[in-house]
Amino acid sequence: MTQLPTVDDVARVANVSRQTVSNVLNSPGIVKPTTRGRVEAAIAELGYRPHASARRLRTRQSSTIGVRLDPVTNGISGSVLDRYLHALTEQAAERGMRIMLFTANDLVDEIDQYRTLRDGADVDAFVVTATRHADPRIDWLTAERVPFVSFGRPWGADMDAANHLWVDVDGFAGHYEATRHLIGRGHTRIGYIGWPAGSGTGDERRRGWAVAMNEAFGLDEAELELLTTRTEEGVPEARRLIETMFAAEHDLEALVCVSDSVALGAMMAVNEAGRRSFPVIGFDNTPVAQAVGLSSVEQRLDQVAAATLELLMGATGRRVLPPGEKRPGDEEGAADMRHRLVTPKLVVRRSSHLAPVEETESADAGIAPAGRHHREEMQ
Amino acid sequence: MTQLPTVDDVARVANVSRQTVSNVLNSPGIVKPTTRGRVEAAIAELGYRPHASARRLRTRQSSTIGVRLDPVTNGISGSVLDRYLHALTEQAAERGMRIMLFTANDLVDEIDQYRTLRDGADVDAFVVTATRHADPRIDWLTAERVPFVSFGRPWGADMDAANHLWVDVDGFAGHYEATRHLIGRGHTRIGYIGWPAGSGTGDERRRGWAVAMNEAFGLDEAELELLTTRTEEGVPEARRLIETMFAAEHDLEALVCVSDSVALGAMMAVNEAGRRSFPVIGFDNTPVAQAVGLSSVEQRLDQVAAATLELLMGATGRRVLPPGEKRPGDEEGAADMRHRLVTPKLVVRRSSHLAPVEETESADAGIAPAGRHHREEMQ
DNA sequence: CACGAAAGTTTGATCGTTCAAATTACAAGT
DNA sequence: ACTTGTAATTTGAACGATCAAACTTTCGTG
Repeated sequence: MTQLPTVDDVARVANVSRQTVSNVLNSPGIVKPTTRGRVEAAIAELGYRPHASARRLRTRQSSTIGVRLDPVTNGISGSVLDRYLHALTEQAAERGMRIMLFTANDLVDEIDQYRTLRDGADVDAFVVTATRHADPRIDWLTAERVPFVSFGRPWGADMDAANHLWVDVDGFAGHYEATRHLIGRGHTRIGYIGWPAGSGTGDERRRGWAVAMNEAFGLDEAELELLTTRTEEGVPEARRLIETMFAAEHDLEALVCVSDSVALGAMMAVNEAGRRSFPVIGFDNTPVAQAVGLSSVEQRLDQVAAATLELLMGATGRRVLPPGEKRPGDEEGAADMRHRLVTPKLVVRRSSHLAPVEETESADAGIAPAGRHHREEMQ
Repeated sequence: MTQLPTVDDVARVANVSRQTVSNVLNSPGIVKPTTRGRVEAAIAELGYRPHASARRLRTRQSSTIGVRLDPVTNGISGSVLDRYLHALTEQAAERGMRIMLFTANDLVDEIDQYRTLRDGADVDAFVVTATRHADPRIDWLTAERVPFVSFGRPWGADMDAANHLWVDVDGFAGHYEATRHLIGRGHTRIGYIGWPAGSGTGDERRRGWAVAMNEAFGLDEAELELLTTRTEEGVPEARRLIETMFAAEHDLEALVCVSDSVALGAMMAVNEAGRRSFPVIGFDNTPVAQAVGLSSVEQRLDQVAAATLELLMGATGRRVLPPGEKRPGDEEGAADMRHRLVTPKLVVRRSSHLAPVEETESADAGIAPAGRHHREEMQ
């Protein structure tokens, strides 16, 4: 192996100039078909591949998106970021982009990383996850005009800030659908287990349940509050809670839970209490939910990933758009396309009890990851 | 914001030459301390950061490691790769390296990706996961002399191939310890639920159980086989299996399971059968195991990540070593340092039954991810 | 004090690509 | 044939860093 071929080598073989080769690669439209054919043949013959770093140096673009891995593994719902990452990597590749990972210990450190990656021309844009209220990272990125999208709404006044692009899953719609499903099956006393009030995500999910309950049975907020309990995330916590809940509310018929962890705890407690046919619905459709047959609301992370890239690069673009730019692909007056809410989908399983071994879930076959096969395991 | 500062700008301010600035950055040792101080001051003053792509172009190194995300989400054990990725990203950063992700649809496609990434000088090395028997990727990487490490042994004749670096978790040791633990608690009839024979990983784990049982009770392979059942991965599968198993083997006292999925299935079946105090131990220590209080064998993925980087870059190096090179840090005749087996660790929980709400696991506080807090969830 | 070696610093060239401007080829219109 | 305009192609320069070699300073030694 002597040396990797360069544009010059290709040019020599195809009997054209450097730049023409470059054009064939980057704007094939402006090269005469005959010539293009010759160049493409030469490329194939030599097995030429562009040197990514040289291109980046010249164009000042890295074709890379930076994603920070959260510092803590995320319990039972950890696979959410995992699946998002996967979808993002896959779809980014289709647009010629790559995903680069990094970690940070705290928000200050994270901003420092942003700066290094940006200045080093390592990445063109960032995806920010786990956004907080009044997030300093958002402020920095906005002020520096670094392109970014957050997965998660900025819960606060700045929710509609023109230059903050975000994608999120519509938790409201998810639990609205879940609750409608239960109502449709004839249940009326449907409880809710949520996180402590104040978490935007949690509140929004509960609102889905609340609105559905109100529409169906005209319950007011006070009555709804009686059907609600709140707990920190975690299976054992939820379990204890449900036990006390059962003691108090004897006529409960079903539960909608803010997460699969909580739902799993609930399910175990329900089972323990010997109550059969007691539906429990979670959120996230984690592998555990699938494993134990828990109904859950599936975040469609491929759609979230697609939306992320659309916001960053336009509908079909192959490069990151400068922030605050009018985005091509935004047809006419199409509302402001600065954020996307992805509607999740209820996956129904027989989650009423742990007991019966359930039939294989043929109904789920179409749903993205739920229908996929388990693989043996990384080996 | 006019323009990002370059080495030349720093040089001008510090009143030295380009190259001296470069030296301060890359080999501070050869620069006179006085000068170095001046340069560092200038760097700080201007907020200079090296342009990664320019450096890469010149040095032909990317300081980036490519990792392929598996095409299928991995059920309940999906978090294993996730946690490995995290540890790898973190530790790579400490050595000035980055992690880049990519996906591929099949092995051929994956090799094509390798080629593009390598030729484009996008990555210096690869981490290969989910290795198969007689893996074409390994052959290609070896033939092309591309540095790589596989997470997972090459189960086959080439296990000791000199130029194939690999890291793996010692499944044997894991289930040996698990079984010893059960024996120590007085159990004698300990069953094993494994994967179908032939999967290297699965066979190795079972061997840990088998050896422990043989040492303690002198059982021969025929007798061990009677205590073994095999199933495909998956909770419902395992559950059905255990039910039939109970019918046949009435004196079973405990179970060691090849994975957490299988263990969860077993646990549910056990619970269903109304058997209390029936210990079940899994493998992977997934979040689910923690959530439902299942004992499991924890892969120490931070150690796996550390070993990965050591093989790739030497004990403390900051760049990827050419494959087949004698690796600095290999003290004297220290056996061949071309692979590492990381010993996993048993995490004991009250996994005998689903019933009692367990006390918080203070005992686990020291164990890496098991002791960490759940976070609310990505929002 | 002069000499040579080592330490410290600078200079010119280069990595492989794309940009911007210049050049040539080709077609249509008078 | 001759301009004129557009399409197609080529040329020189630049992106920001490091390498290799040349140069200058410092220091130890006979």
